[in-house]
Amino acid sequence: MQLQPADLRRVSVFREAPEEDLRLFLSKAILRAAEEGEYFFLQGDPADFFYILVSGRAKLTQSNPAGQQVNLRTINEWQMFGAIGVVRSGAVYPATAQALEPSAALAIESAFLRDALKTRPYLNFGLMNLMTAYIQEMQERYRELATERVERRIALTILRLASQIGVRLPGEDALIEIPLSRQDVAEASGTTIFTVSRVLAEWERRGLVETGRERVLIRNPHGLVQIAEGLNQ
Amino acid sequence: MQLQPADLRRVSVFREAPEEDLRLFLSKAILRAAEEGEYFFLQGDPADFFYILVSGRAKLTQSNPAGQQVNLRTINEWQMFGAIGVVRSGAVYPATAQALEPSAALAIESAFLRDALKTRPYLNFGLMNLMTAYIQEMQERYRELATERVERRIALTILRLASQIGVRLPGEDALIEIPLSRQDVAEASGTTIFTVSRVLAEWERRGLVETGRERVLIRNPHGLVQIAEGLNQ
DNA sequence: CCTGATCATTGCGCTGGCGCAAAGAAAAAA
DNA sequence: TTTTTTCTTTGCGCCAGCGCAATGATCAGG
Repeated sequence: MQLQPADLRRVSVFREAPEEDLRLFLSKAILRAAEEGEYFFLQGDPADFFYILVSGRAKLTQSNPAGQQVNLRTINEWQMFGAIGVVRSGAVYPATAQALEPSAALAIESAFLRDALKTRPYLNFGLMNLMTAYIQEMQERYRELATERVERRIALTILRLASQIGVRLPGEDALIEIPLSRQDVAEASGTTIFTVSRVLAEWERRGLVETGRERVLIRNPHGLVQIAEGLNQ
Repeated sequence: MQLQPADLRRVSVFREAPEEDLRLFLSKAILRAAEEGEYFFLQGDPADFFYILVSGRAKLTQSNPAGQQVNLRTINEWQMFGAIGVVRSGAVYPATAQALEPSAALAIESAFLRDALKTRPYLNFGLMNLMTAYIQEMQERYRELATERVERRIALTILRLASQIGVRLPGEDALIEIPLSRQDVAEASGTTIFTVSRVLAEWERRGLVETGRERVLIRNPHGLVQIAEGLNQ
């Protein structure tokens, strides 16, 4: 893959960057590949680099001392991740980034972006926008986890994942495919693979989704939205 | 209360601000008082102002369509809150801010800080630091809610609240008082007042805390930490 | 001091959803 | 192809914690 500076414009933070800045960043970037299951970084590592996913998909997870995981977010192409070290020098990653499929990411030293921020206001704004959006998503998910029942949480999770990493299949209907295992969905909705499996089976019986190994296909998004909003009972 | 510009230095974002900036911000600020239970703003209101709590305590809550609440954070003196509109013009507050006791806050137009950011790099850094810290806290709490049992979650919540809004009592031991109702603790730890009540009663039997109406007193912080870390069994 | 309001406690029953275990299905490796 | 590995499903039992309801404690106001 040969990256052009203008490709970086697909990263929200760099959308309005002048060409020369893009060149500069690209010149400082190292391309790192990761096979499925490999890690870009681990929770607790020094956060000396931030990353931009250029191909594939990844997930950000956090573990408790006992090793149980939760899925904080899924990362799609041209999304930035691991940027904690940009703001706080000497920080460690609070989460682990793992490739969901063969992926590649640009790694740039956090300190470099930190310095660049001082002279480039547009970067500040872009970064804050990212953070703000993420804060809002986390607040919502926190509320959902605290107040909603599993079925609804799974519906909300599936819909969120569909919008973030879903692939719209070519064809008549609004079919959205999500390439995630039951385990991934469970970690993203705060439940167990057993419960996810049971709920998906029930939805399949009702014609809302089609399921397969490491795959969920949404046949009836509207029906899922109804469950997510609790309009079904 | 007569506020001096230098008082604003107690706000983390303004710590390194020059005196003239502080004067400017103070001149743009409106002091708003709120009795216990009153609101500074409601979830869904246009986020045209951001706030700085100058006295009292407040909480940020989010409700789902059914009206169930979760406590996102508690706000102490000299903390900034409701700053979402600074980054995104036209945004609405994603949460409700309610006074826990008679309180007062400075309200400043979001657009004013947004403009100030363009020419004052130190503000950008301060704001991003705040956001980063908050993101990390939310991620942790999300994981806790997803993976930990109630008793542990309540212990983690109590300890967190103690550090955020606890008052260290003058006296021999490490007594920390937290002026919160069972309802508040329940909303902050994602459970019900019944469960909080039962758990606190059990801790009181074990001599870890003393409880009263709208009050929790930590007698043995170390014991609570043990529960929070799961070292007790 | 009384009254009403608010907040907290506790007994009790119940169930959502967890988690084991075993079997099945699909993919990957040999 | 067969074998191995990985992922998924499903039956079953169980219990943590929810939520009602009734009672008790504490506070504010007159």
